[in-house]
Amino acid sequence: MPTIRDVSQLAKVSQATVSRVLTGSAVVSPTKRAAVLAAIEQLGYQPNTFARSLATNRSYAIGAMVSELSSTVYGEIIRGIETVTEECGLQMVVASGHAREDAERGAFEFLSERRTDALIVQADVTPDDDLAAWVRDSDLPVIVIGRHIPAVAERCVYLDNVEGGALATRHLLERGHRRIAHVTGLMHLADGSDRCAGYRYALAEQGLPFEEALVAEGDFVEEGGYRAMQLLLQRDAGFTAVFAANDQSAAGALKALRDAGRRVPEDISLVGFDDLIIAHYLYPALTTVRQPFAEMGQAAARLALAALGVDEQKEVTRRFDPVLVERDSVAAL
Amino acid sequence: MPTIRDVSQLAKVSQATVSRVLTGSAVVSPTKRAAVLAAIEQLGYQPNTFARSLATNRSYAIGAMVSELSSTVYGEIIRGIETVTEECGLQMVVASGHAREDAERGAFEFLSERRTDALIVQADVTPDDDLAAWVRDSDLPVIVIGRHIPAVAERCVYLDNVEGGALATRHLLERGHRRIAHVTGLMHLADGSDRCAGYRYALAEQGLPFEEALVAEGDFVEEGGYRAMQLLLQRDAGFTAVFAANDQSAAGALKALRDAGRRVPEDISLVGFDDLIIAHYLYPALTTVRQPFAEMGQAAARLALAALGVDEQKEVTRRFDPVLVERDSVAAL
DNA sequence: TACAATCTTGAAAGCGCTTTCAGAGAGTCG
DNA sequence: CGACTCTCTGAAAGCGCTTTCAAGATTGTA
Repeated sequence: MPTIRDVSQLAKVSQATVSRVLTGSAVVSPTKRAAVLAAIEQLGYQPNTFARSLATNRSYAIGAMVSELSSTVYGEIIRGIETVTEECGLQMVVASGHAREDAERGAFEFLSERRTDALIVQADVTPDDDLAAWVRDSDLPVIVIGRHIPAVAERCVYLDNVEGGALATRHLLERGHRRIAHVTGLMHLADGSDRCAGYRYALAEQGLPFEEALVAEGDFVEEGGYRAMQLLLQRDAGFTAVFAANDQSAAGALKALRDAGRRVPEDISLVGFDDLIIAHYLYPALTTVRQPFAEMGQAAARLALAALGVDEQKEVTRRFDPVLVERDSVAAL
Repeated sequence: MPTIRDVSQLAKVSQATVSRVLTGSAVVSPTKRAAVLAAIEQLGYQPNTFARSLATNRSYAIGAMVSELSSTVYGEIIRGIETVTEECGLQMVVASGHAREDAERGAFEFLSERRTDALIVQADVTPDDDLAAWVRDSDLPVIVIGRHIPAVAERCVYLDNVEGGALATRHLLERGHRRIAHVTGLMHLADGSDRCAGYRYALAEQGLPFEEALVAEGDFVEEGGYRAMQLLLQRDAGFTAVFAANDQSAAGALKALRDAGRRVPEDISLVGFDDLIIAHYLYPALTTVRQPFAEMGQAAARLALAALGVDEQKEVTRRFDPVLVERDSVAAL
């Protein structure tokens, strides 16, 4: 492996000059510059990242922690991040939180210790306060994705979940549904309570009352959706449509509906949330509210770069708007 | 940030000694060792990775290139890799090939240049020969995942696709089906031709003839599966079951069947391949052949570590066996 | 008791970059 | 034409580790 020293000797200049053309940190006369470039070419020289990092105290890598790696959601986030790191010649190192609080913390610490230049964190179970502390107390820029934490809002990239819940509900309302049930997510998480708030908000817009009997708490996974739907069915509150807090709950609800002999969308309309890959494959294909995960990942990465002073990007979108994706699970009343 | 120097002064020993207790590279007397540990604790010292890397010429990171990041398959592979890198205190840096040959090459080069200690490559479109060249010519260990390339077999982690195809077909055979159609994958890829070979093999085992009319070429994605199924239907060759070369093709085939008014599994049985997350969500839930992606990722990582002399693991499984996952898309004849 | 063999230890030399600092030319102006 | 300012360049000092090498301490052996 040739070093900068070899290049400098071949080009008959000092190492400093080679370094300058490499980093563009200062002007170099055209002749020397050309000589350096030629030498680099000839030797097939590639700068040693370790040495560079040691000298500059930058890793030229950004860390991404996602709660769970093998989920399409996080895959898309990672992809979003990767597109921008790649574009900037930065590495992306990823760690998984394995959907457990201790592991999320562990992954965060691991990434911090190894000195990535910035950290993007998508935590499912770590509480807001802890995340806020991570952002505040870490000596590298930390961007939080998928959470809106007021205390550190400028470091958060998130979806407007209230609007999303309202969007789903309004869609049903527009199709003439008046008695709309809601399978919630975990209500102690912002994602859950915000989407529910959106549901109530949309109902209120139409002057419709909020009925306890029409809502059942789910847990963001299929089983919970199934159980919540059973409960709803059993209450027999006469609804014609259901808004499930995410696609997995919707899948569970769909199964419960099917098991109960109700047809979707002929008897009951159903709307999900997230637009996971499965939404497309369910039968009937699920109408749902899309979260632009990849774009959010990109935004987080840009925010991280901006915090590092690398990216010139003026304003990065931090709050994303959900969009309704119509498929086949909703019928007009 | 305290450095090794600070630690050595506080502990009243040399930097070399501190380094020795840190890396365990040599014995240190219990007293000094304790002093060092105490100093480290007191200062909250963390070794600087950059300096360490520069000195040892190791990055303590392994690179993973996957063809497409936002796919559950690759998510699982990545997760598998991560579990072992985490266990060994190594970072995992990931890059995406964006399912294009030039990008796959680009990602590979990017990772090589940045000197990860080893590289795990899952390429969809790069030809076998190029991959073999990467393995052979790279100066760091390269492990190929999801391909069996005889020339560099000891660096490959792969599924026995022939056996997988046979497994799917036998399952149908055991349920009494005799006329079994096959929606292939891309036949110029080993995954496609091997699974087809398995199909033929299982047929032959039962003394059944291979009929051209019963096979239609798909492309591993939904649209191709849909079209292939339409073609099969239109030929009217009287089959009672279909083996689709992957779950996405199966999803397309399922839709075509449904559109043609055929019920699955009552009229036609269907088996997929991969056991993607969608298999569970299709209706009826898809019986399919599972690839143990996470385990394969782990194996690849262990192989990489073994090549680095880090892991003591004696023998790492390189060829994985597919397993049949029974759900609701197959009925006995 | 003397000497060889073995352990432990510290000094110092890298690893390959970046960056500061000062000097050498070149250009400008009165 | 001399004084002064700019621009470009190179020497050298780190960055914070690991590792070699030789010396000192310790133990064992004759």
